[in-house]
Amino acid sequence: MITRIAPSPTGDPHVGTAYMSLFDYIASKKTSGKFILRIEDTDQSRYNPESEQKVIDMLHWLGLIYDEGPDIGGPNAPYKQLARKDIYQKYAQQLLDQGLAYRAFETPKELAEIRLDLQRRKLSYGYDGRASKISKEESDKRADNGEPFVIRLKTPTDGETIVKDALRKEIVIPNKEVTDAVILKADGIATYHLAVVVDDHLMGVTHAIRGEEWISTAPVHVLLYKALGWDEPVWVHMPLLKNASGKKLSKRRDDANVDSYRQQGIVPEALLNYLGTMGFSMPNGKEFFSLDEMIANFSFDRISLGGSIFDMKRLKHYNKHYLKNVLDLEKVAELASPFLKEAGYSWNDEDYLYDVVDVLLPRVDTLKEIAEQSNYFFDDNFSYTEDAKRRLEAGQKYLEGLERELSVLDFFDYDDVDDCIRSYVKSQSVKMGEIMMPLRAALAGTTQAPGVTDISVILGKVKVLERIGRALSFLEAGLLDDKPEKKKEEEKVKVKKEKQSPKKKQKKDAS
RNA sequence: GGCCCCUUCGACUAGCGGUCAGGUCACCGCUCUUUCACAGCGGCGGCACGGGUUCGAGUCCCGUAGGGGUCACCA
Repeated sequence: MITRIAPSPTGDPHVGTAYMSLFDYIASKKTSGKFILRIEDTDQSRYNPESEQKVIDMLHWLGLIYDEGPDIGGPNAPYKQLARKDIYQKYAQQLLDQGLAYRAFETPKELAEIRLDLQRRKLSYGYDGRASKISKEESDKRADNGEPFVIRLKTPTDGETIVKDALRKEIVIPNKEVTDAVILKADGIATYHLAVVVDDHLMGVTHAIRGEEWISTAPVHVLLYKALGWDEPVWVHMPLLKNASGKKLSKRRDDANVDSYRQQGIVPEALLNYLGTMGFSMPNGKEFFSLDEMIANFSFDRISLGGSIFDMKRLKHYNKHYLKNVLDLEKVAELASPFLKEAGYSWNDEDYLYDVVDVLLPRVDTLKEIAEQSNYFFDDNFSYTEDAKRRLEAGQKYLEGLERELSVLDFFDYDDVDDCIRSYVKSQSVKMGEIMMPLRAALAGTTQAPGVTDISVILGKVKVLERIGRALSFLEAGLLDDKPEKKKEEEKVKVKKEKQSPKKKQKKDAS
């Protein structure tokens, strides 16, 4: 099976491209075939050179390695359609010579008028084929005179065209619904329709796997194969990825950018696995599976149509699984490093990083969250949450006691610290939380953090005592003034808000 | 609007004529517990509707409804 992904380089790498690539990849690998990357850059006006590299990077990041492509070449080079311009022209000319295609001389403005008129008459297609009536002589003459023209495929007006789709029953489309599509634009560059057919044929693509949005235009492609006298590939129109409101995932409306998920700390294994559950399922019902398992179990009859909703919560669920259970700690730490560095954190030895990541792992979904939840491991000047302040105030005397007890510890291993804290708790005969929470607040500035003993051991004796000391000095100085600047800011915001909503204020005053 | 595709819990899905319609996410509860998590256990919740075919339909057929896609010298 030879498959291809043929993105148009017009922007950021799309989740839909990743999705299609995944199925192109596994389908080809299942049969030890080939997977080709081809850049569909026939639309010069929308071409974005960076975008091409982004697609390449995305595929490498995902591990969907193609056998042929623009950067690595291959027997069917070139793999960028603009560079194949002449090839398409040759076939367009051939169709013209055979009378299977014709020149059309309408200007864009005229076309718009024609379309409007057809719409008014409630006809569904966008062009009425009027230029096909121009005689060959006249057509040649006008072309020779330098009049701009496009070449359109002559499609039958009666009968029907059948698209044989591997995932559904035969799709029958009445030919009167099929417009005479432009196959060569006035600038001499092929449109997608011609380019995809010619390239797929020349590159030996056996299975045209693409999104369902192509079904409506598939008859044009079928007709083109017929006109050129070539065998069609197997058509495979995959279901579309949808957003929460059930619409096709779009760059404009939705976060469809793979890079954005990467930047949120999603690992490629998780994205791949997640995408693999959309419209596909493993025969054994497994929800977590690798690319190799997917290849081993892939078959078109395991594809379910319908179109699934791309759900960040589910993606995170998969990501969490890969972070916690699949990737080893060193790897996760390595992946998390850039996120931590971006947050401005640094560390002296890797073991420290491993400990931090290890203790944080059960409570994060993404790599970025590791950075977001680890400030107190890297920054001594963290602020206290309101809740933490309350806990500190309530536990001042215990903090003093703890400072005493911990300072005399010779060893600071888990068991030592744990024993120390527990026996102190016992000596005070209060509930554990009464002491643990203030300590947690002192160590982390928040009441929601990993186990106190864990944090203590990771930070080490010196820092633990420093932080208890810091908390105590804040308490002595009066907690509320610990961040005078921040408080001022809050005050400002408050005033601003009140100004913005005089109604609310009035109500308040009235009551 | 025309044409085409699709339709099982809120979401992702299993099911390929006989199932108490199963699993996962989310949500809720319980257990564990120094907080938050993790983990374990439990709960909530579904075959869009109407006709057929059949001894028997989530599964097959037809219709209806709903959703989606597409109607460019974009892909």
